[in-house]
Amino acid sequence: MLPKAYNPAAVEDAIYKRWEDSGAFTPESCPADGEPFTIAMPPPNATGQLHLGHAVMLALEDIFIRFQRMRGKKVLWVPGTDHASIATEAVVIRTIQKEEKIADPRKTLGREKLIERIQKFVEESRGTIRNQVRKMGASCDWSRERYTMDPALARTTNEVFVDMYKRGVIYRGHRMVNWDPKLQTTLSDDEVVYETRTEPFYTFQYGPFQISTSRPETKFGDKYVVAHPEDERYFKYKHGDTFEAEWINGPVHATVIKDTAVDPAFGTGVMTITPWHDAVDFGIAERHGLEKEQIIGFDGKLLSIAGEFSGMPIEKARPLIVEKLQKKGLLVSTVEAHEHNVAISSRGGGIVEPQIKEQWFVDVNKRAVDWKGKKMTIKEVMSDVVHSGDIVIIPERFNKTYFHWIDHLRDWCISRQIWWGHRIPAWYRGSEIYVGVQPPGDKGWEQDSDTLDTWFGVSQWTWSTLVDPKLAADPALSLSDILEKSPDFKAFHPTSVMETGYDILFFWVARMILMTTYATGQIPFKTVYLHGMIRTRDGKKMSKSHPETMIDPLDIIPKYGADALRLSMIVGQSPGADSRLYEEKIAGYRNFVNKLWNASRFVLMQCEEAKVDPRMITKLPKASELSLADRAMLSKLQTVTKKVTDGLTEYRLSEAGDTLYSFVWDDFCDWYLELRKENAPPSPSAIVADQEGLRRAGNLEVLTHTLRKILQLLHPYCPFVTEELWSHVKTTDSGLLIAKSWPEVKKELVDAEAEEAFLQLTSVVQVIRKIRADQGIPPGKEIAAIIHTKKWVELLESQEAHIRRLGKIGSLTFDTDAKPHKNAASIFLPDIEVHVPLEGLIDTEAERKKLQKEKDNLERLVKSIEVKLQSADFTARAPENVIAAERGKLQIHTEKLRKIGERLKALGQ
RNA sequence: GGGCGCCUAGCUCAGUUGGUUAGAGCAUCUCGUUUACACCGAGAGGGUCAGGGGUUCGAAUCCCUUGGCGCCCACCA
Repeated sequence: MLPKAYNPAAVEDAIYKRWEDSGAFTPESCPADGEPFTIAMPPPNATGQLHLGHAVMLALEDIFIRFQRMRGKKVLWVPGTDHASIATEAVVIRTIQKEEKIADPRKTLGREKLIERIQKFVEESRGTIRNQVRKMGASCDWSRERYTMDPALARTTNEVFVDMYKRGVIYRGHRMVNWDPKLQTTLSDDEVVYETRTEPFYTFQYGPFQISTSRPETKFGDKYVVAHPEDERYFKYKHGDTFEAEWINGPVHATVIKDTAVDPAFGTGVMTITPWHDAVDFGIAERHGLEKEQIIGFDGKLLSIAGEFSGMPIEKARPLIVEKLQKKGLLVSTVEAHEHNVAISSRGGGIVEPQIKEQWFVDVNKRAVDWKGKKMTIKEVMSDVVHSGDIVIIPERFNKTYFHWIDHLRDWCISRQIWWGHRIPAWYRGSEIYVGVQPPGDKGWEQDSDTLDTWFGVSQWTWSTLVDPKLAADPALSLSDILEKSPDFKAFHPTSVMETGYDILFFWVARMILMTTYATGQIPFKTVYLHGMIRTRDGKKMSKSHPETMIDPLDIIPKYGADALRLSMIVGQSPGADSRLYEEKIAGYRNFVNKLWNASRFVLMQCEEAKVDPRMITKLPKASELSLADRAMLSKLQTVTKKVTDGLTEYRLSEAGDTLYSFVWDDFCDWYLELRKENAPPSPSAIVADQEGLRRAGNLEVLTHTLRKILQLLHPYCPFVTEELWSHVKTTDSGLLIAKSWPEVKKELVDAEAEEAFLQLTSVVQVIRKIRADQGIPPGKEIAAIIHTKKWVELLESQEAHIRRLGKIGSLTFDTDAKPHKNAASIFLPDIEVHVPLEGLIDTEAERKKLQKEKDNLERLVKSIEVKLQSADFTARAPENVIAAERGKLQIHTEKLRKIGERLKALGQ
């Protein structure tokens, strides 16, 4: 017999092993002719621990995967890890600094040694991550696990780089980049975040002009003053006029420039420019062919142009420069509390300094992609695949965000001054450049010391993981040959759904679309499902600096089970919306899992009591042998199956999960199982069974059948507990639940009358309770009741004990011919009348008013539809289906009207 | 500055083309230990669906508007 409570910690690991050993995770175990269903698992960074972000991703994807697997699709879920260049290198460097007191590990260890150290670290964390993914129950195909630094993936990364270079999509040039002086590398635009800071805002006299700045330290080289060409205040100065101005380190020869980039309403309407350290200024300088000069070094310190300030870090120099200008009488005014945004590196937290640097870029406006028979730019393709509906984003509102991002997309800087990653396949010899997958054969070449942005390589993830590693190892094959010959790529690409957090829509999702359409001519995925961020109970971001707010899945799983964690992150959540998670919520779903456990236990006990082996139950009794309650249960099961199937198919996971939750708890446990407990008159099949000495065996078949279906339907959500219970209730010839097929909706079991009867039974009890409450009858005191009905007699009579128990009724009479009693409280249901012979009547005035209002409404509706149908206007603009729909409505509401009319009549209207 | 989202019971949230009396979980209160489960059962209280206006026979749902909160993007020299 099962223990009284489910103990997930005791069984989960063993169940996972059983799944894995069974081969169920591989597509080879699926029907060979099944339609493919593929997910490329977003690779967790190879830097550490599984967190809630991973947990929610794994839970969602595992639900998609298990559902489709049970539906008979040929399912592939590819797991893997990402080398995460900047993040990983930073972590290892920090560790070495801390533990070995080496101030600059890059300098001390050198490239080779440091990479070795990083590799070792990554190997260890990848092992950790693998185990943690298993803890969540993720049914991914470990035999196909990939890593962004695998030789095959390195090969595709390089191939695409080289191809893009040859077609002019990748170029090398001096451009404005985001320079992180702390990490000593460039960053992409998306890796820069802005923080609002309050800093002083100075206005200085610059020749005849007054200019304002919050960054005086960039002003050393300023020799251009810019005004808007239509600003009347500065009409007397012409474009190209020059003048002498006393400035920080002596006089400068300055030139007036007119450009529309200046906002006349801001400050004094004129500004000096620093083209080397500001993107807007850079643009102005480019337009007018102005000189650009570097002021701040890549180490964040001022260069020799700063004169006496050279070598100083900017924070130190700034007040000194202001002081000097003030002494010279050039400081006009200071606004102390000026709010402005400061660019911060999301990687290292340091202040980002715009710099001009020679880097590698992806040209997003180059007309170089073959797409749908046309030559399109990268931007156009990215836009087209979503506009055309080839890729569907859930929730839809992110379409707009995506398009907006594309509109503002600038060339993507892909080179990083980091050692950990895919080294750029470019070699230099003097002024020569060689770009190729293989190093140049002759001597004297030196490879570019930079590596590629992690996102460049990992944006090929949906297909680089499907490339056959053996083929990729053959240098004689081209990339298109490799793709053409790789069986997995041919069978499983494009993938079906990409599930990830909305926070990496730009970083990754958009770039996968970019890279994959370019390199393979296919979309990477058909559906994008974006989940929201998980927050603390106060709605704050979970952060390591507040450990008390953190929920660690690795603490939760042993305590509450992976199933409870999965449910708590998915049921009641909408895609793309942030959600809050806290222990009570998880405990609630743990209770649900336990409820399911005990319901199963009850079914097993019933079987044992009846000396029936549940595993031998293979089919339902004949329809004629089913009680009304059985029929209602089976019918409801069909409705639920349909709803859950539709919900999962359309990625409405919360709704489907919620449906199952209330079906299991409210209908199956609190109603059907409770009925089972009463001394209900035996159903016809039970009578038969009685003769064979098997009491109440009839219901057992429905009980077992329903439980099995529940386990199947719930399996994607809570795989562990359902698998465990399945082993007790399955038929002897079926295997693991993970490989079981999905329940079909059996139309012959749909029985509206039985379901209606079930509702009536519930209503009868409620009516009796209402009467008790209205009459102020003490809860303990029993009453007498008469039920008057011609319908549902079988059900009500069979459930007499149930009704009596729940309604605290001492004597209950069924009377198909009863007239309303004089001294009785009575309430009418559409087909049942309940009398409780007592003093006085309950007040039905409020209910009567409600019904009257509704009736009026509906009468008006009917009138308005009639008018509409007759009006030429309506028919002229209404296609036939609209009329049909209106007529459909009319019918529905006519039916509704009839019911309301009956109730009104019953109430004495 | 541009865009997006949210405001529903004390708390956390569902609510799919507008349609019976707006739902759930937790919390609170009452009753109940009858042999699946106290990680339980049966109930109760608690909502002008942020405010205002409009469309409609009918609005939490659609439109406009005001307010509050949050996020994203751009960026201020």
